[in-house]
Amino acid sequence: MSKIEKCGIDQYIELCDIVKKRLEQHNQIFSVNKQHILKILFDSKAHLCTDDISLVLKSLPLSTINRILTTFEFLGIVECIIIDEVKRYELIYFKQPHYHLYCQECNQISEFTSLEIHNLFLENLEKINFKATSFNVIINGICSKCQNDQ
Amino acid sequence: MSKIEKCGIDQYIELCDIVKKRLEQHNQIFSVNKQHILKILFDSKAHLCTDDISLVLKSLPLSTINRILTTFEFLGIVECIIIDEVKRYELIYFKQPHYHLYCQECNQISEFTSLEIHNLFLENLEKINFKATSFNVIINGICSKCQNDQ
DNA sequence: CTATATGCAAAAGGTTTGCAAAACA
DNA sequence: TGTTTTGCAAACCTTTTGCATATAG
Repeated sequence: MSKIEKCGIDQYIELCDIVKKRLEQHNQIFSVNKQHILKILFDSKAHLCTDDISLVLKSLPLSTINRILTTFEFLGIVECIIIDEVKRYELIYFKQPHYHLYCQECNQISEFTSLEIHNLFLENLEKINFKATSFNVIINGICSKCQNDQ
Repeated sequence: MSKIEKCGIDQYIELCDIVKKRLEQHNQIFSVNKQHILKILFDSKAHLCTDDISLVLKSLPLSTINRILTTFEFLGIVECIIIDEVKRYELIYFKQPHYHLYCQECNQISEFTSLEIHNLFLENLEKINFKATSFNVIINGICSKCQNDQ
């Protein structure tokens, strides 16, 4: 059963398993706070900043949220992108390479994937022998909805 | 005579002219400090952070450097990208759409252009009716040189 | 019981701001 | 000479850190 076929609760259980193993490899504990943050990231499937998480876990100090997100990033569980000056985190698992669209009007972040673009990037990088570890693409502009509202 | 054919001093004079006009449209003065910063950006043709500029203009306070860079960004003279947590500025003029390569080993930033990739992006954005104003692409990884050094 | 995680408060780091003096046209 | 810019210092804001306590296994 491949990643793609799984969904919902199955995917979440698999994710917890991976995260727990990865933490243990670094003598770290899958504490309740880490579990909560992972669940929030998983459920939202969005690009959350520290404040977004703080809104849900009101009693958890920002310092702890930051510590956990830094740990997750170090362990390759989340990726950090900075959009409009704000650090945002998204889960890496179950994700294809993708490109972020940031609407400067409504501040919504959407994304799209294109295997064609990705392959072209890989071709170009291979030519110059650059070994890529992560792609960070943000396209700023105005979304379809906001164009119509004007 | 097109932009592309110009070089060196001609290009710089043209740039000053554009910047001066744009400043005046907003009741702003092309002061010596602004001229200095523009020259540094033009000469380096790189992605400079506040500290880089401060190294050259040692006596200019960071607050002034930041104020000028913010003005330049507002006027569409420079573009800001955040690489490795640091804000970096580059001149927009005489630039094609391009993609940044950040080597996590030597911290060098290089770039490449690909009209093919750019057109594919435009095609995809047109489909979903997203009006793009700027592209911000950072590919993290290890450059050719650093791979050989290992 | 030992090791790791956490809460709190303080520190740090970078950017922004208010204001009086200087530079500009 | 009126307006914009600048230097300085203080304010700000977000992230990080140290340490004593709580929690996990």
